[in-house]
Amino acid sequence: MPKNLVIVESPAKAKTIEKFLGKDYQVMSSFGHIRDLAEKGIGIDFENNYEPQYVVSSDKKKLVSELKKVSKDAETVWLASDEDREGEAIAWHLYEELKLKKDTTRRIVFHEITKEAILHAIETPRDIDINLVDAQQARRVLDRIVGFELSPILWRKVRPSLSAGRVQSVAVRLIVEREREINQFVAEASYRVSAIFNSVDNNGKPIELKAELPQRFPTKAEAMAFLELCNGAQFNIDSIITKPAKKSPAPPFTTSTLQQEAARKLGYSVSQTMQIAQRLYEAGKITYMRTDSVNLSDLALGTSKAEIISMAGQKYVHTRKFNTKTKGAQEAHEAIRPTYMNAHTVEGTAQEKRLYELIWKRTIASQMSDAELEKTSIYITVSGSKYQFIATGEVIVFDGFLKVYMESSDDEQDTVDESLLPAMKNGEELYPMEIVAQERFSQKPPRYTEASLVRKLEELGIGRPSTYAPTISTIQNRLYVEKGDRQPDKRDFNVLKLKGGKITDQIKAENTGAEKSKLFPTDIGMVVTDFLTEYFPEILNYNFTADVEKEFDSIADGDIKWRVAIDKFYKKFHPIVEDTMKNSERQVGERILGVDPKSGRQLSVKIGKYGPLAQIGTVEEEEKPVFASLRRDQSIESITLEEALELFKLPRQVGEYEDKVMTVAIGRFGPYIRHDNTFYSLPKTDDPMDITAERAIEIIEEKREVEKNRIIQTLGDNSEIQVLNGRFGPYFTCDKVNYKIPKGTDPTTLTFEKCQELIAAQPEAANKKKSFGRKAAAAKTDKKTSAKGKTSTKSKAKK
DNA sequence: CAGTGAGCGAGCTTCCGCTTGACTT
Repeated sequence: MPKNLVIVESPAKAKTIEKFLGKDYQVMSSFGHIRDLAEKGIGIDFENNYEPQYVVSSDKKKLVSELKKVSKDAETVWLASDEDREGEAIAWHLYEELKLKKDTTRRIVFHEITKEAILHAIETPRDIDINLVDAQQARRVLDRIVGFELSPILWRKVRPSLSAGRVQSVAVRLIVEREREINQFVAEASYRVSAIFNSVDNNGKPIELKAELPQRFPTKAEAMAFLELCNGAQFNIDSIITKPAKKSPAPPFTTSTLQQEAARKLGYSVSQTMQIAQRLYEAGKITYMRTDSVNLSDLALGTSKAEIISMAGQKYVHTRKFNTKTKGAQEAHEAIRPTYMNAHTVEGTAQEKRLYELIWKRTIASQMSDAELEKTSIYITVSGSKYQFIATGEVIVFDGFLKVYMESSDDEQDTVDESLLPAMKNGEELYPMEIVAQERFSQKPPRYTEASLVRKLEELGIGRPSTYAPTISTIQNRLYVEKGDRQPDKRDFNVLKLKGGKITDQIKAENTGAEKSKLFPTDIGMVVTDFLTEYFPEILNYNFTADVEKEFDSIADGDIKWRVAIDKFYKKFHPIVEDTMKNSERQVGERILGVDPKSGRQLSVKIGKYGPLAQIGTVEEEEKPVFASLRRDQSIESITLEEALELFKLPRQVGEYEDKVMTVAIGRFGPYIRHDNTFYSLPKTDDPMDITAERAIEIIEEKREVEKNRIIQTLGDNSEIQVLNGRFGPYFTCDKVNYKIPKGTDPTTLTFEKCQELIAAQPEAANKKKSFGRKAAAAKTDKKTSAKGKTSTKSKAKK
């Protein structure tokens, strides 16, 4: 029996540390927090000075009893959870729950997993910092109060099962406000002038020089006047200015910057990045992936340096220590980096390889020299005016850290512009080949991506590395926010061109505003945000977290007691909760758009039981209102009267077929034709508004044809098995379960016996049982996080 | 799987932050 028990948070860490310590040490993991506020109810005793009601989490019961057993037999228990607020609390919860004794318990911390660091930690133990623990308790209790008092208001006033919280509600607000900025944005046009000049170089070779006018013209008339001035003007080089410039590498990855880079360069979603990183971490390839620190251990600095020297030489080395600037960073870990800097790549899936290489390059580059550049600007005068064209070029004199990026990545064009300017001299005359004044528009603010939202949250100090990905999932699961694309709009722009002494005036078209995989607020998201912002402006304020963090710091410093801080907050907050519950209206986000010209009745939009709807008339009137659902791409916020009126043109009768009426409408699953009580989905290419009877018949016949060919054969005495043609090719079905047919098998030759074999070979039935069991277990413990909820729906979809 | 837009109102939902698993034959 080992004399010492060391408890860390992560099992991967436990495994590594065990190797460093001798036989006298057993290292176990707590798997994060071991207990939390009671699940049922609010879990705080308000009558008893906010006493938290802690309960061992159901999935930790076994682990805790095991830890208890081992700790009893150990001479010394070393609590080695992370050195941050949560880590300190984990140590304290372990101390309390395992009923440890003060004189046989030590609290130790280390920031890097090396033998030296751990031995040093063992030599310098300390006590549990109860003030830091109290700061965590305050954080925990505040979040519970906010979440569990706000959410029920939403259930009553907006819709059941909704949620609100210190982090998620602000995340949604960011997206809602950005959307409104975009809706209110008015593009401003101006004219940008560029020119292509001809000249000859020293060897008499013709060359081209592109230059731009630094100022823009606000109107067409001014742009035109300038081109007229250029027509017949003389162009001379006034001066050539060459300036050295430097580019420095970015710091190594934190959770947030890794998520951003992986999204930009590899196209991974935030949760995908974390899953891949988790696997790399468990395999021992990278350091811990949930961190807010840009710090590298001395070991990493040393091995990076050695690696750079052997790869590129001494002059590429520039050892740097980066400082974390992020608000509220707690720096319990290192930056995310390869465990072994000499491993340029790893074994694993393609995704793991790509993410690893990204981490490797970023880490190595952060320890390399600045790139040295030379920026050249050539100023060109226009005779008879004060205007000057400027041609710019950039040459890399020394590539430095860019070497790492340039060697193996080709998706980095935006960072390096190698355009070389021709050799020229002052006073030289240039001849314009063409001068173009092009109308340009100011850009709408971009919608957030998952990763850019994480960056914004981090900037505001809201959320932690371990919660960025779950938060992004939560706001999507609650349907406050949707990831989606926006089709581009066509826009005309004006081009004035001076060429060969003539000015032409053209209109050209461009696509603008296309967006992919961006976050859009839903109507519910907007209604909830407006409601919360009106009644709880303090909580929804972007600085709320930063303000309470200051409170928590005071608690950690021992300046105030956590219960006093919470009491101050609760006394202010709770009355507003009561008042809002009692006095606020039900929120349906109603907007009155105007009057239906046909009936003269009011036309409005609001959130109905099944989603957003448009309504002609009101319930007060004698005649019942007429309803129509909004389309998926429309929102209550931005729909116009005209667009809403369009909705009432459906359902529409398009004609008759086989003496039965054909009706076109839009249903839950998109546009459809209804004929003889059968539904026929419309292909995306057909517009339900202008579909003809002929086309409708065509669609009906097509589907009938498919149906006719659906059944390939029926097997078994009671036709238990049907071989069918499906969307993805032939398959067969038995007892409502679908089975694949192996590649290369002709479905017409299948026999009953062969199918039975295939059923036995595909453990579909076993899987089914398993997932049912899992679901039942999930229902019993009834406290699944959003991430788990997602996996259970996934497994359901798989069957 | 396909068109709804109401209330005799059961009993349920929910937060943020740590960390990974997933019963038996």
